[in-house]
Amino acid sequence: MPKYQEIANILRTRIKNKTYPPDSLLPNQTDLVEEFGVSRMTVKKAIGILAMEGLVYSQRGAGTKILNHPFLKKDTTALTVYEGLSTEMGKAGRKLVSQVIDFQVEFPDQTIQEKLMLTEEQPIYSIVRLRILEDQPFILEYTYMPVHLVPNLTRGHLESSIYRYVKEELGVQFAGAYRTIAADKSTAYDQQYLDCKADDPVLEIEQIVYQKNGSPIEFSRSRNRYDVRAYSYLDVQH
Amino acid sequence: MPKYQEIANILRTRIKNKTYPPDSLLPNQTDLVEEFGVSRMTVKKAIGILAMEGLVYSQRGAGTKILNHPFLKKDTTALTVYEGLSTEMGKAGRKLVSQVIDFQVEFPDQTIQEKLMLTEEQPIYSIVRLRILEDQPFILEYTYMPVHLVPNLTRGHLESSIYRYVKEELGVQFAGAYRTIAADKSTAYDQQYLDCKADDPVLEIEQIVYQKNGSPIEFSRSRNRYDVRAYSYLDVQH
DNA sequence: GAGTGGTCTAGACCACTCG
DNA sequence: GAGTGGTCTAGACCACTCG
Repeated sequence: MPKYQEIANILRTRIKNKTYPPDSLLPNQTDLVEEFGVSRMTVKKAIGILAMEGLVYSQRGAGTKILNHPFLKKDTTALTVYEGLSTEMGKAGRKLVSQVIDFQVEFPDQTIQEKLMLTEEQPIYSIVRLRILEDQPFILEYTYMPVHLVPNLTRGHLESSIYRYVKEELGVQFAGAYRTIAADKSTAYDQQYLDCKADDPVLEIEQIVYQKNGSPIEFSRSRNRYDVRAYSYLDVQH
Repeated sequence: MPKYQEIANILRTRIKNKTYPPDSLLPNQTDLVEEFGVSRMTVKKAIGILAMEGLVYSQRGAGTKILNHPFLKKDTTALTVYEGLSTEMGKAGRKLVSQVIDFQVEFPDQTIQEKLMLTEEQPIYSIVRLRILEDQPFILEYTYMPVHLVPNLTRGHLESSIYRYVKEELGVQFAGAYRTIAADKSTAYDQQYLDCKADDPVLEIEQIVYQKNGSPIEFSRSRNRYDVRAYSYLDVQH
C-alpha cells in the first residue's frame, strides 16, 4: 500500500474518533511532513483523498478544516462503490436472499446490443431475480451480461452473488457505472413478485457497469418497492 | 489557470474531436512532457482529471487508453455539478419558467433545524415553486434556506435563479450536495400543480447543499412528474 | 528486456488568509 | 508580515505489461 494511502487512513481514523474534532483545523502540511517523515507532495495527496470523501476542506492560506456533515453518520459509502447488492447488505449486517425467477441464454435484442456494445450474434445471459431482504421482497431485478465475459455462470452464483464470482473468481476489475433513476407505475408482474398494491409506484434503477478496460459487462434494470428503498449519495465538487 | 488544467483541456479537446480516437492509447507521459514542456508530475495530474471524468483509463505498464463510453455522447456533466435547475436547462437550450406559489419567512420546524443545522430561533425562507419547462409543469419544489446566509432574497430571484443570486451576487462557494432519490405516490397537491393523474407516481429528490466552509445552505424536496424527468449520473471508481 | 505509468523526494515560488 | 496550502520541477526507483 502506498504511503499516501496509509497516511490517509491514519488521518481518517483520527477524524472519525474525534482526535481532530469537527470544525477544527488539521495540523498544517509541514507538521504532517515531520510527523510522518515523508515529503509534502505525499501529505498533500493523502489530504486530497479525504477531501474527495467530503471529510475535510482545504483552503489556500487558511488551512484544512475538518467538516461535520450529517452524512458522516450515515452509511453512504456502500452506495457510491459498485459491489453488488449482496455485498452491500452483508456489510450492513442484513440478510439478503436471491430467488432466481428466470435464467436463460439468448441473443440480445437491439436495446441490449447498444447498452452492452454487442453484435446480434454475441449471446447474453438473461436473468430475472427477486431480491428478498429479511423475508420481505423488495427488488425485482433484470440482469443482462455477455456470455463471453462471464463464462460458466451457474444458478448457484445467481443465488449467492454474481458480483463476487465475477470479481473474485474471474478477476474482473470494475471501472464504474452509469445509472439512471426514475419512478414508474408498477406492472402486474411487479405487483405479483414485490407483493405490492396496484397503485403503488416503483423506483427503477437502470445501470450499465463498465470494466476497467472500457467494455460494459452488465446492464440491469431493478424495480424497487417504493416504500422500502431510496437511493442516496454524496456529490462532492472538485 | 494552472498548467495541469490547461493541458487537461487540450487533451480533452483532442479526445472529443477524435484526434485521439476511442480505444487508442494516449501518447505516453514522457512524450507529453516533451510536447508541453512541463514536468511529468504535471502531465500526470492533467491525465488524472480526464480519468476522473471517465474519459481515459491508465494502467501501469500498459499506457493510457481512450475510453468509448456511450455516456460521452450524453449530457451528464450538468447533473453532477450543482448549479441549479435554471442554469442546467439554460445550458441545454431549454426554456424554464419558475412560478412562485408561496414565499414565506418563518422559524424552522424540527426536521429543517436538523437538516440545515439551525436552532429554532434562526429564521428560514420557505419557498414553493412550480418549475415549468417549455410550457409543461414538471417539478413542484419546496426549498428552505437560512435567512442569515441568503440576505435580501426577493421574489425576483425566485422567478429567475436563486443559484445565480447566491453564487454570483453573494459570492457563496458550494462544496457539494447530499441527495436522496425515491419514488412516491402523488398527493392531491402534486396532481393539481403538476397536472398529473391520481395514479401517477412522482420522483422525489431531496437534497442538502453545502457551502465550502461546511455549513448547509439549502434543503429542498422536489416532486418530479414521473414521465418527464429521470435522474442520471456517472459513478467512476477511484 | 523495453516501455509504461505509479510513487516519492527535496526543494522552490507563489497566491491567499488573517490579524 | 507570518503562516497557510497550491503548483511545479527534475530527478529517482519501482511494479507492471507485453511480446
